[in-house]
Amino acid sequence: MFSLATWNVNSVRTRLEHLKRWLKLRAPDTVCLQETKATDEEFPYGEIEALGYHAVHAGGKGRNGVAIVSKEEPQNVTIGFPGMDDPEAHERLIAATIRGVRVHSVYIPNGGSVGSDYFLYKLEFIYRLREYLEAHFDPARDLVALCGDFNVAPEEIDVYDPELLAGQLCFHERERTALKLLADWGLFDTYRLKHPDERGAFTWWDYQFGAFKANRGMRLDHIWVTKPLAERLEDVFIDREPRGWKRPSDHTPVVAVFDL
DNA sequence: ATGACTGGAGTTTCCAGA
Repeated sequence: MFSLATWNVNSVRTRLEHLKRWLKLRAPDTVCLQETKATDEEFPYGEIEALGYHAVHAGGKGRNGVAIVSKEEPQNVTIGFPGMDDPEAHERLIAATIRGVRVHSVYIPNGGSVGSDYFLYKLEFIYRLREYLEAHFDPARDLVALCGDFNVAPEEIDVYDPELLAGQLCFHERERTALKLLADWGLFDTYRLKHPDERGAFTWWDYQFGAFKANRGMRLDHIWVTKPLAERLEDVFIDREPRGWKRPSDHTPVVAVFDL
């Protein structure tokens, strides 16, 4: 068995006790982190290694930042889009081979506001992901996992009020269409493979307005995998527990379990 | 009641997040 998780921790230093508690609680084989908001120097390698995990990290000062934390040592680590000149991607994408799976931890840009330059960069980032996947992998053969905060809710059932949120950031038609390019290449949304019609299954809730208590959230965090990996998917669940802890991240972990 | 949250940078207020 191989359990693979993703969690936007919203600052790895502020959330270090939560991360340690959750690693002990669920003992995932591998967890992809986003929004570490730390430089490599600030990243708490020692505390994570003390729990029996390896860690690889790529981040920036006070913003962005991605990591892969794993019981097995990550091999052949790459940061950003290899061969593409995109400095921001160096804080948003890290990949490594673990248990024969090419694991990616990705933090897709938030996009600022719909129609802004930053929104266009968000779309472009997703297009680059597609180009990167095409250039490096065969979706019919390779074990590839794209894990992270996609900052997009793919379908109407992935938001608490699709009419209210239509055209809004993270649920805009252009973002959802861009995500379909990843699915069309050959990635499967593991959560929907196991829970195709479930409503109210969210991974992010606004800190404001009592959103978590009222379950007004969105499913923005995903584990998408190629077919040979999807065929080995045993289970996938959203772990709401850490979102209820004191001073939580606004995101909660997603865990997929594979027969590997 | 017209607000209501959080983290980080770097000053005590701003920006970004989604």
